[in-house]
Amino acid sequence: MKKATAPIDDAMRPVQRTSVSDEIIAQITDLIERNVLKPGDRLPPERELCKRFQVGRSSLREALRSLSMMGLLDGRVGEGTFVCNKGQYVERALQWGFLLDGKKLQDLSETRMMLESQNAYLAAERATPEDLAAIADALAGMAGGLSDEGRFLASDLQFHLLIARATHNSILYSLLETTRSYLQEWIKESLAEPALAGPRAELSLAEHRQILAALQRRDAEAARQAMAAHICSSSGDLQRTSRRSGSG
Amino acid sequence: MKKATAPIDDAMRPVQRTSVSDEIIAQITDLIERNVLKPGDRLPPERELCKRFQVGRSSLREALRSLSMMGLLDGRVGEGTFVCNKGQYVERALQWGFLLDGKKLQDLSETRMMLESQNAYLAAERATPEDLAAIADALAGMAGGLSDEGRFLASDLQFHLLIARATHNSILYSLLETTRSYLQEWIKESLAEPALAGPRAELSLAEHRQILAALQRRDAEAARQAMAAHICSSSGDLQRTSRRSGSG
DNA sequence: AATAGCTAATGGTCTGACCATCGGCAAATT
DNA sequence: AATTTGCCGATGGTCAGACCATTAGCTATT
Repeated sequence: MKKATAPIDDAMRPVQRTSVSDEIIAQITDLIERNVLKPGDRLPPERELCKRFQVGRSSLREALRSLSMMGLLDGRVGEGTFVCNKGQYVERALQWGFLLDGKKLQDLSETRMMLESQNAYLAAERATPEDLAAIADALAGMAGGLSDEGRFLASDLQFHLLIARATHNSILYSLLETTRSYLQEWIKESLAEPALAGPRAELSLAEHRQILAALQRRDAEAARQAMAAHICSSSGDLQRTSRRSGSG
Repeated sequence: MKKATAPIDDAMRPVQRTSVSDEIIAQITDLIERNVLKPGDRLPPERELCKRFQVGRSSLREALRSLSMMGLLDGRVGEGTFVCNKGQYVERALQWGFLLDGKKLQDLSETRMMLESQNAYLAAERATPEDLAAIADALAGMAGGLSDEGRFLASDLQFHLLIARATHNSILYSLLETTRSYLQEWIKESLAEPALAGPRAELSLAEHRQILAALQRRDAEAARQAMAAHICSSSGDLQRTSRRSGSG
């Protein structure tokens, strides 16, 4: 049983202890938000910031490190520390969701399916002519890389990422990027199947053509379905491959 | 005009430079991911970690600082450094006032819409009887909390999270969890609108009932559409609220 | 004109020291 | 016997100075 020692009790609250680094972080984020520091700007050298803030270099660097981790700053040795174009804190936070669980292939495929088809839908509505041109380029790269596995895969990845970018939704883009990075190894394995490689690549190419066509027609629903069909047939191979190589 | 100096050109790519702190971050993140370090666990003292990692204390501390900033760790003077429950990083983000720009909010809403409707679809197919019972409980909690904003919101959140859990896809669950925690503040604001609160809550309740009914019927497509309709009307209010409070 | 080499600036890392705070223990107090 | 007080070690937080690796820009050489 606790005994009240005086009639103050809830009249006094715990004092606010603010760490030096947090103070620096607050100041710098404030400068960025007030647009005193604009994207691309270069910060003063660390040693000078130390003198200005009247802090040690360790504390300053811990602050800068945290800000870099949030995607607000970018330190380049020999050049300086620069303000990044966009804070990507939200994107990163969402990506950590992937990290903290076992990466089940099926869950990943499912997530990818959802992301890709929705991205295709949105891209059909929002893609700029430049977006479409870039996507067409990637498709051409795939066609030209039928005999070059590396180039084919790179163009394939590019195709999907460009579609994601064409949604102009940075969160969806970064999510797809993350999903793909986890799946890429399996995709490579799948295409490496000798008996499968030729037909698979041809089929994949045809499916990509359909997707691009739907995008160019601005037919969002068709784009979604074409993408879904592609992912479905593609991830079907994935599942088979992974079952055979026993990594699931 | 560039001159090729040898027949290697694109055969060699820039070497990967990895910083000491990043290496430490990767290792510790990996430990947490593999559940070697569980939430609540205490890390060895910094000075001992230095010896184990064979690094200086500055580098180690920069890593720990970054991990704290992400909400994965929490350092307490005189006690030690502890592993946090996941999901706390959002609080830090809100603390620094990020993500306030309207574009991000819109992107997040869009992402949420996709996640929630797809989750509803999958949940209708996969929910166990226990899942459905828990979801029904949450709905009852909402109904019983019409006059208690706190309870209503908590039950609302619970409802959506339970549906996500019923997909039995840990990635989708985790993504929705993070997305929701970011949006929660605005959802609260939206409901706090006096002129809107009553009707909004009633409507929300009705929409939730429809979703649950679809889940119980195992009608995946209906569940998706009910959820989409709910999010749509809900996020419509969100957008209006955020526009009015002028955070763009 | 192009290349190679030098120099200063800068971020990255290490070391050792000191401080403030916290937990736990023992002595002092009631 | 129970509570308070004071002390001590452990620990995170901060600081200062040094050295290293890389980069950009200048200079001298070819």
